[in-house]
Amino acid sequence: MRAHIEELVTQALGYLKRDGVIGDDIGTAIQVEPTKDRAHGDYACNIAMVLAKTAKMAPTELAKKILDRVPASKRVKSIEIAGPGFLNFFVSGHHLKIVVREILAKGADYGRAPANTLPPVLIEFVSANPTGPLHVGHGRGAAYGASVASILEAAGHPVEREYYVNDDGRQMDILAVSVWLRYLELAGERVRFPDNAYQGDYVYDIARQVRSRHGDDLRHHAHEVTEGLPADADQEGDAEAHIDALIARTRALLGDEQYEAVFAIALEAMIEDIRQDLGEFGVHFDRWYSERSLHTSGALEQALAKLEAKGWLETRNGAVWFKASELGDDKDRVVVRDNGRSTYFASDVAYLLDKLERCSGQALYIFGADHHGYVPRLKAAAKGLGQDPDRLDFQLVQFAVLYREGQKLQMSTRSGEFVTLRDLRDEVGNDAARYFYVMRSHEQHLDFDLDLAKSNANENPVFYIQYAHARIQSIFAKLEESGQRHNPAIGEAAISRLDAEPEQVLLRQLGRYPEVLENAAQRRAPHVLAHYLHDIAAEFHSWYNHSQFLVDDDDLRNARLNLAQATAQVLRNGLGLIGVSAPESM
RNA sequence: GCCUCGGUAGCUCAGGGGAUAGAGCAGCCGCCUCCUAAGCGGCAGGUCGCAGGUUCGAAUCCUGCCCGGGGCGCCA
Repeated sequence: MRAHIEELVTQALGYLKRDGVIGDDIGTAIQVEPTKDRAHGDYACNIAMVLAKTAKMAPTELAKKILDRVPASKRVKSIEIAGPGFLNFFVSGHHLKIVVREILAKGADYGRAPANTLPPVLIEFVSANPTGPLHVGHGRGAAYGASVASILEAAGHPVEREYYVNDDGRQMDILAVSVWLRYLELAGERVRFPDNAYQGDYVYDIARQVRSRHGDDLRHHAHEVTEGLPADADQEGDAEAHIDALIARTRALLGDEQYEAVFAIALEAMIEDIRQDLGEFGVHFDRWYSERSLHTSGALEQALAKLEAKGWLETRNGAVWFKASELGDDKDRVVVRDNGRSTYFASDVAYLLDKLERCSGQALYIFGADHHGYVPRLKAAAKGLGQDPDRLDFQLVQFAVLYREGQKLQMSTRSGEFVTLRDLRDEVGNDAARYFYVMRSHEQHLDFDLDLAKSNANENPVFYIQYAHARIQSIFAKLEESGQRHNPAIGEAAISRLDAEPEQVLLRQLGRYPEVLENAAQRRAPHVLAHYLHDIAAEFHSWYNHSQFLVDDDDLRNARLNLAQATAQVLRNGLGLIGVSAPESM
């Protein structure tokens, strides 16, 4: 509808230009917005005020001239000039009739743009290190990314969802060592567990897997393991040096083959755990992209070669640097350390290149806010690789803090006393978790109120919306009980009977759904959709209290049922995009 | 110090050039002989952090300052 009105205004301006009323050179950046106040119609256009100065005319005078030239449309009832020069458009009953008809006809597809009409998007999200269970911070990235992906798809973009698996590097080595130490413990060795190793109970679970597969084959005496190692932190030493030495010791004692075996079991177990966790949360990926594969496939070498060829690499102090500061970053970045190992950033560059080569549209990164420093360096990398940096889109998700009984939950990864995503899902349920995670702007810190999320009352927005859907279903159940049937054809013919205020409000709101979706997609902002659904639910509840649905009047009853069904459909469609269920009853 | 996100009602947050700044919760007052009261209606509540600037018009854009979260590694 918005686009339709923009088109009408464009035509009117065209006539005025042709007739020389306004200059040919006047730009036509037409803005049409849904109004906040119904007294201002349904859509408002500010074009007269924008053009008034260059047209050398008073805004209201220009508005009048535009109004006179706007072509007639069956979907527009009337246009008014109001305030400082707004053109207020009132949609017609015919338009509202079309809206309900379209919703009922398209069903689950209502609001969806034709598939694949927009450029593809490769979205990468979560990508947490596979060294432990996902925690509540990852949960927000997961809920946000999955919702954005669904919304983009609905808006007409082909979407690929990827999880980048950091299966290479020191953290993974620490996990492997942690597992092996627990394995030794299970085998009866009394061996000290380092401060910096992974403390969680899941490490025992993995150790048990190692034991069931390898028996005592990997066992070594405790003194062999710890003898001559630098002191750990609580022994007045350095925790980092201690764990690094322990990694080297582990490799030496086990040998490459056995070490890799432990490493592989740990990695596989963690990925499987994360995959399952996210799957239960309704978050699915098309590809789990291995960092290691960048090494084995030669992609990393090729990416570096590309930078080298374009003159962006330089050797300094034995390390290879990427001259990022010449491409907009605030400092240069090491890609190969003086010990010959490539950095994490080097992998990022290779992955970036691979993404841009595979996807002709945008590479969308969902980062935690703590990663914002990566933005300029990845853009620099894109430039250095000869790629268009504007094809990269970064969305930073701010932190989530849990509250219980008004108290902030303290979390520390170190001690293992963090709340996992699984804990959260168990406590509040998947629906509440998904909704709460996206109900605030992702750019906003999130205070996650556990008590509110668990509440079965209207104060809980998830229940409030779901209840609206369930209420509608119960009306239809009641209808069936009474032996009556819903006749949508009668309802459509009688749609003009829906003239009560709450009905009019709801009709208009439902018609805005496609625009809301488009807006949410463009802004990568699922909270826009979440708020909209809450509005729909509120308007429905208001209507429900205002009117009786199952009335004797066939026309009126069916018209109302059409609107109720359309409302349920929009709620279902919208909730589906943010991963929340629409229950039949509650 | 630099980068980044934020500061809007008692609380949590929408609105991000337009018309009297909105919602939920909390508070107060009402509404079930009737399809789910897990609901609805109403009242009250605001120097949009501060100061300048741009504009016909600023909560919104620009600059500076104040306050808070986060980040600034040859870590991953």
